[in-house]
Amino acid sequence: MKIATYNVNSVNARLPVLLRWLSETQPDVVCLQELKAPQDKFPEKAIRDSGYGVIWHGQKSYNGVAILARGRDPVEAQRGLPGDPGDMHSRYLEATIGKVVVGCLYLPNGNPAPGPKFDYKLAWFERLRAHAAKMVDRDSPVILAGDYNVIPADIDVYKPERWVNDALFRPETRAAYHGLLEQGWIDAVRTLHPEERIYTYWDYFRNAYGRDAGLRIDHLLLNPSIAPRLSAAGVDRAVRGWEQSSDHAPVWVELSDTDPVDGPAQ
DNA sequence: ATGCCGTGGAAACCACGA
Repeated sequence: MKIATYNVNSVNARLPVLLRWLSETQPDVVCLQELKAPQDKFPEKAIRDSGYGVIWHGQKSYNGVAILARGRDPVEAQRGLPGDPGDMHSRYLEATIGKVVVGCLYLPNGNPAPGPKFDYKLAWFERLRAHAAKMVDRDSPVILAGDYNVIPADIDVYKPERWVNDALFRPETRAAYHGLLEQGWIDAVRTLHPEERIYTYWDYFRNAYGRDAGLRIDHLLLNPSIAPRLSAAGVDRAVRGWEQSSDHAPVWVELSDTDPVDGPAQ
């Protein structure tokens, strides 16, 4: 089972790229962020015609998240992150696909920091941690995938010293992310590739992609009950080089169908 | 180092992204 996350930076502007990527890589589940489309402008037909069931949480101009499942309809479990009824941003959607629970998230950017936007980011992070704490110890598989807007460590950024005061890399942000991992979540890509430079985002300008001046900010976190099934993980970085690309590339994990720790008792 | 680009939406610029 392949599960991917992709910040599309406008689902309508990205539709040809999205459909091509879906067709070429055939992920089973996809989390999309930054739809930048109101609820009634989501390209539902095009996505269903490509073989995917879909639920989405749109918003005019900004934000917006969607969950796609190949050949089936995701069953909505949560719309919006609990903890603040006044938060109108469409940044969280959760669904059950078979036995797997998938949370699709678009964590606030938080710049400039310090300031109200950074405060909002940290507050949103706290709500995510509270919600994640209720899911991490489930016996069933849970995946929290999306654009975290977090550079976890020096290895995840082309030039760390330039990002020390940025909301994506500040100590408070990294501490919040590591707090999530301390609950027991596994950063899938980093776990399988502990030493490798892996980026998921390259700026549109300054030839960032050509220079490989990237960031790793899109993550898939697995709860312990599914972590033993993690068999592969990576970034479809070539997609970033396609015409009319998003500034992010898709990130994915492959989960084996059977738990390798199951089997004869030791 | 800088929104230098990209997108949406409301106006022929501005907000926002990371």
